[in-house]
Amino acid sequence: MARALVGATLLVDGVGGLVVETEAYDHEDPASHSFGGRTARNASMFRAGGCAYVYRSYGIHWCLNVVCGPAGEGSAVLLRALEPTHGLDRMRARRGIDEARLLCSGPGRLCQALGVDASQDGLPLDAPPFALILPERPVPLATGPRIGISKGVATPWRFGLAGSRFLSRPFR
DNA sequence: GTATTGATCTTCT
DNA sequence: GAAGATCAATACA
Repeated sequence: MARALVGATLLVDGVGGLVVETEAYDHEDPASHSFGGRTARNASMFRAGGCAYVYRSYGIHWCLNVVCGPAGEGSAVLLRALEPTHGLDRMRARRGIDEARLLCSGPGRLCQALGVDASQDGLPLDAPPFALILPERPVPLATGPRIGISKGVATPWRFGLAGSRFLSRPFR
């Protein structure tokens, strides 16, 4: 799913763009929030695939995941960066900056630009305010280790649109 | 260009 | 009390 979502278009209330960077987290993965079992925070990660899991990161930011797999499993894909295509003016107003490249280049920035917070946690991604359109054609992928984790460091489950200028960090 | 730090929520020890 | 799927501002090279 993390590979399939690169190149998709995500909109929240009409604001969004092309998904250029994702990371995979599954229930057997020590880096995953679901690894230690269900808690109040990660409850929506254990729902059936197709809904959102939104969590508070470092006490400051919100991060948005696409829940995958059957109910009870606890697998999800973190959306780390978008190439803005819709509603750039609203993103700039929310983010307080002008540079398109910095509007959604990171999971916390992405949520701020799209207005995502706990009120969207658990909502289905195929109904308003969300819209998720999968890519029509396969897209060139870059692969590498995930960012900002201390366990499962060697698992290469970060995926990006090869050559995109809107990544949170480049691939090598 | 890299390095450091403060913001302060949620979970686990 | 510590750590974490982060970001931005600041200080330096």
